[in-house]
Amino acid sequence: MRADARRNRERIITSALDLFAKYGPGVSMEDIAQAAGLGVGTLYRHFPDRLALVTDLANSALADLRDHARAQAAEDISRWEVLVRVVRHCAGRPFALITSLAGTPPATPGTQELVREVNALLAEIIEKAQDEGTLRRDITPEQVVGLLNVVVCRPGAQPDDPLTTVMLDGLKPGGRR
Amino acid sequence: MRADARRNRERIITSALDLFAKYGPGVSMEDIAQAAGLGVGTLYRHFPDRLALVTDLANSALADLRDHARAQAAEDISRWEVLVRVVRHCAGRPFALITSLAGTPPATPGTQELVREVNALLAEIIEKAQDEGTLRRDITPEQVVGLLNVVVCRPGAQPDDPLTTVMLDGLKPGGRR
DNA sequence: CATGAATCGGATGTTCCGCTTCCGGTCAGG
DNA sequence: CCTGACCGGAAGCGGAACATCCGATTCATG
Repeated sequence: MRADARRNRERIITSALDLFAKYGPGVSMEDIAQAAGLGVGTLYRHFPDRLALVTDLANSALADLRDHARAQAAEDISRWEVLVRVVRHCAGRPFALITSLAGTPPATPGTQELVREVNALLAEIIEKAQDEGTLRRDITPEQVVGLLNVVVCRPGAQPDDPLTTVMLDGLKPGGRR
Repeated sequence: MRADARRNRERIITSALDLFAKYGPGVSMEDIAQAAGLGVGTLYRHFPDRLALVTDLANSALADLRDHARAQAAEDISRWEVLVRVVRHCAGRPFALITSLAGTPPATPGTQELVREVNALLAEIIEKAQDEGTLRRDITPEQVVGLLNVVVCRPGAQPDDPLTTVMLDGLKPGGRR
């Protein structure tokens, strides 16, 4: 593959990631191409259609999340700390994209499998955190995952924005009614 | 006005409120009409275009919120309790609609004025809650309002869903780092 | 009950927007 | 210098949603 082609492919991925994270799943192909400083034709040379691009991004992001979660889980730290790190790692990445993709039929088997793996990992971390008493017990792991989704997958989410911080604090156990 | 016309107008408003709250601002006129058990023609008889309907709903909801907030603020309870009641009152109403409308130019002056009033009320409640020590001080009132917007305006929000509860708990002051 | 005016219903017309294609021009690499 | 891979963006295409229009229907009144 020619050098400029490879460079342009990277630009497309970077720009697409950025735009999806900022504005959500509705971003158009034209916008992505323009943000990359390229024409739409070039975009379609690298990804045959929108779904191909989205799937590619989603799979990379999910695999990255899975690996990161596994790595943190292997550390000798509290499960709560694991959860915090994973959440902070996610915010600002295009997960809005992923969940919207994961829910709808056209998700590929590969993507679905990744979603299952990630969900399983998260559930395990959350349950253990509840067991060790660092995460409130009055909500189910599924509810916690749902919560995290809303907060982390919102367009424009940042690792250290107020909502993320407040939500994490609210998840701690405590004398709160 | 004929009795059936009045009844149908009510149905339209009810259905539109419901759909906007559930699915967000993207709901189509056809969907609203169908949910009301009516044809689109009837919908357009009562509201000349989409903006008219949306503006009408937004103004009602904002006025309702303002009045409710004022009423709670007049009670002899902590500002924190006021805030909690206002938040719970909002969740499940079509505020996603309102904020998306308030931000864009085509908002009418009346709507803009209502938004200002509501924001002023909220800011005052939040500041006083911080003063009385029932609301954490490490975030600004504007950030708190932003937070509330995300949580309360999300399609499908419920007054007692986990995210609302967790976020309110996270807003309390405490020994958290 | 009869009448006609108000109201309804939904097929139709229109516009807009985003995806995708296509091909002439350009450029990297040998 | 030459060639084939690569790029750019104008144009084609399709779907979706808004808004209109008019025949059918329903309410209210004498």
